[in-house]
Amino acid sequence: MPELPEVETVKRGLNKLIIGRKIMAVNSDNSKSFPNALSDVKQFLIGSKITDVRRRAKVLMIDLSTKYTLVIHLKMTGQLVFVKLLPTIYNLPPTASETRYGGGHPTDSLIGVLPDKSTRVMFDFDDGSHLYFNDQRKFGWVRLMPTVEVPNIDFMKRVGPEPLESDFTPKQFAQRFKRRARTTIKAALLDQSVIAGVGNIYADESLWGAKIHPATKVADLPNSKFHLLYSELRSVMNLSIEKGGSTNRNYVNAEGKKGSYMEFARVFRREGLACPRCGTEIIKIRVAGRGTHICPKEQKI
DNA sequence: CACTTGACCTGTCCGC
DNA sequence: TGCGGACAGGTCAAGT
Repeated sequence: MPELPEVETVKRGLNKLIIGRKIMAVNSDNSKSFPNALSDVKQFLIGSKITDVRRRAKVLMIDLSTKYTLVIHLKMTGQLVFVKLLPTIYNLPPTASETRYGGGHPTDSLIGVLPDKSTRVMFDFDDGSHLYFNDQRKFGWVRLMPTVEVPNIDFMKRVGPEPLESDFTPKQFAQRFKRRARTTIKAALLDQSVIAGVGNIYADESLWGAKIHPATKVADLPNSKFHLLYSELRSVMNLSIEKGGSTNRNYVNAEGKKGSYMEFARVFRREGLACPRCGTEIIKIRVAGRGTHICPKEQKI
């Protein structure tokens, strides 16, 4: 999925596009993508206005004037796309980066005409514009609940601190890992209760930046490495937000456009290519059950 | 409790 | 060209 930088990009886009719009209709494909019974929740949706769009970890929250909130997790393949006018269908050849990363949509930036077969939930606004929740793999979800109850959902109670907050210190960062001393640093980074928002891309990128082997046990890392990892993680995530996130496969922002961080990635999905620091061939291994990319010369246990 | 593994889905890619 | 298996950016429930 979309990790922290991608969800943050969607949040910023939606804040520009949907604040103040009034919801006139909601439809879903009756999959578990929207588990609320529509008949039960329509009264809190229809006629309400969007008042805010927020993010916590990889979760998006769309606040409504009825004091209800749409809580959304994009998981692996979810998209939230705002469509004002039906897009023109172009037939451009794939760009070089699309070819390199295994293709993508036939158009360079705009996704195809929506709704499509991956569309799970549709919101229609009063001016004829729409918000589509698309999710090929159906892992993601949208649910409606009173705004005051959002902090009480299990995930929100468990999730760790936001790594990009200005008052989040390297010392706090190192402290958070104590509870996962016996596991690998990669598994701990992916654990949302340790630090919020890190996924496979930024775990690999930041571990390369700090020259840490992903299978290193947390207890074996000196404090200096935690400090380095802290600054590398913040730096790759900030860069990615600046580039509009990573489009590896499905991710697009609220306007249906791709992010360009993959052009700046140093190890992620670059197996067989040269390490940007030392030229050694990057390899792909398995750590914490996930595909993991490292420079075998600089990242040793 | 800490930790690991499999399940949830659909689509794509790779090797035979 | 077809087919089976592995794999894909996340999280949770169940197992040890």
